[in-house]
Amino acid sequence: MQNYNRKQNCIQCSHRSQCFFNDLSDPEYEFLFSNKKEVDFKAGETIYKQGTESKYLVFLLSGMAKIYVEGDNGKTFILELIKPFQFLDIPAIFEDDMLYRSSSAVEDSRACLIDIDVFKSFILSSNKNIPKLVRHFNHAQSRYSLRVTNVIYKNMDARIADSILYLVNEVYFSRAFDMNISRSDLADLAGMSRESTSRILGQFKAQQILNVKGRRVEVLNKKQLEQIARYG
Amino acid sequence: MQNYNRKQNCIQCSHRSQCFFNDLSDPEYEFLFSNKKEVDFKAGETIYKQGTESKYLVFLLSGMAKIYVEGDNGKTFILELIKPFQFLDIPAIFEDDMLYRSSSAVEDSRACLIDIDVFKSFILSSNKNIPKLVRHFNHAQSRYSLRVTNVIYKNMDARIADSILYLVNEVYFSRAFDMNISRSDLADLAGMSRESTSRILGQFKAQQILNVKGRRVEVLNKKQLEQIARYG
DNA sequence: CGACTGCTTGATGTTGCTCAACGTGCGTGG
DNA sequence: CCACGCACGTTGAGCAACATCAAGCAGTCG
Repeated sequence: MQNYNRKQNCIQCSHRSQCFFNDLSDPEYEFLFSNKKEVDFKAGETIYKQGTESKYLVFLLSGMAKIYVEGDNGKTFILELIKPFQFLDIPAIFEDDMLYRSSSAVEDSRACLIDIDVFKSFILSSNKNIPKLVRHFNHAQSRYSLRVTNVIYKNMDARIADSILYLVNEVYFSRAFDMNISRSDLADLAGMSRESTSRILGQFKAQQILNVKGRRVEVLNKKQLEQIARYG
Repeated sequence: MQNYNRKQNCIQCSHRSQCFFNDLSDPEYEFLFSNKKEVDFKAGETIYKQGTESKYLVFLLSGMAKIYVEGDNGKTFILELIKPFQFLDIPAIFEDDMLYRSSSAVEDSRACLIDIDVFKSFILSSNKNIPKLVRHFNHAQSRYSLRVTNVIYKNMDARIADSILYLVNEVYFSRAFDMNISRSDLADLAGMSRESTSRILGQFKAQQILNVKGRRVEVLNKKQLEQIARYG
């Protein structure tokens, strides 16, 4: 994790329209980003750990990161994959600034660190920011609910089908893609072992549902995959 | 579910200090509760279902409710038990007012329904309400994380130990209590089958960790229970 | 007193994990 | 250039954990 000297100028950022803070005036931008930091993370590097406090809000600029929870036994369960121009997580602001989940980079990434106190006063400065913040929390809760039901009620076939559909619909936006995550990550996403993941993928390939070669995945029969995701 | 005519006067409510809205002025109270409804639920009755919209914020006045997610197969996983003077859930406000979890009464209960639009304008009316709202979301997220890690990483012994400790520390506030939930509910709380729940309880009783008779539970060796909850 | 509900207990079946072996590319150093 | 170690991936066999099935028991309500 190394600090970056040439800081991006947010006011002229080409992704400003995609940004959480997309309807700020120039002075507001100046205020919010006055003491931001830009940081690079290598693939595999931890960005933050659950149970720690954070003085920053982490905003992904490039690459990809995984958000996960870890048990005492060192196993991890991936909740979601984060793409550029999304928050990794908002700590428990207005409380103890704690983080309840962990995050690490799945490929080389750059992130923008926004001072949490600046963010707090930004939130409190105007009620136009509240709906946006609340929507962020809503989204998190909806995702959590989905993930919980997946892992509790579904068998391995359904969990893998579900994970593949997640990659298709919400990560790569294509029914054919090169995963930038390992089998191990896919297993953690589906909440099962590496070996079982391998087996199910092989089985889906034999059934002509998927075409898998290395990290290249192509969905051949999406209808059937959705069927499996629902009913196992 | 029947409407109640004699509406409680919140201004004179003896639990006002415990209420989410505990630092309002009298006129603010009048505003927020001007068109509230009080409703009774019988034990077992559904209060709301996940996937539906809600025009109300449900606030528990008496009794007890469970918050749970349900899978396609009809099974339920209880996320938490709600006691009087807590929210059951806040719908996805500033979005589609959707609910991501379900709720039903575990014993005869009364709830107060606050109009969601009134609540929204209340939230937006002053920035002193924001930290409180955000803390509510933080709490929900922290609980979700705990529940997820429990059910994914821990074996049955640990999950039951964990559930009993939850009842001791956060529901009944005593190491001896009469459960008002059934074995089936306890099973849904621990994320396992009724029968397995029964077995583990019997085993804990044989090991002198618990004393169980019907719905009466007494924790005899809390240290050991905590040990089991952590390492299985 | 019978029917019913909630709970317990034992026997059996299934699911998915663990362990171990083996293959495969890939980078590193000789 | 090859040899080697290493991370990643696949496959099979055995096993532990947990669910399901089935029967029986206690309390309760009509």
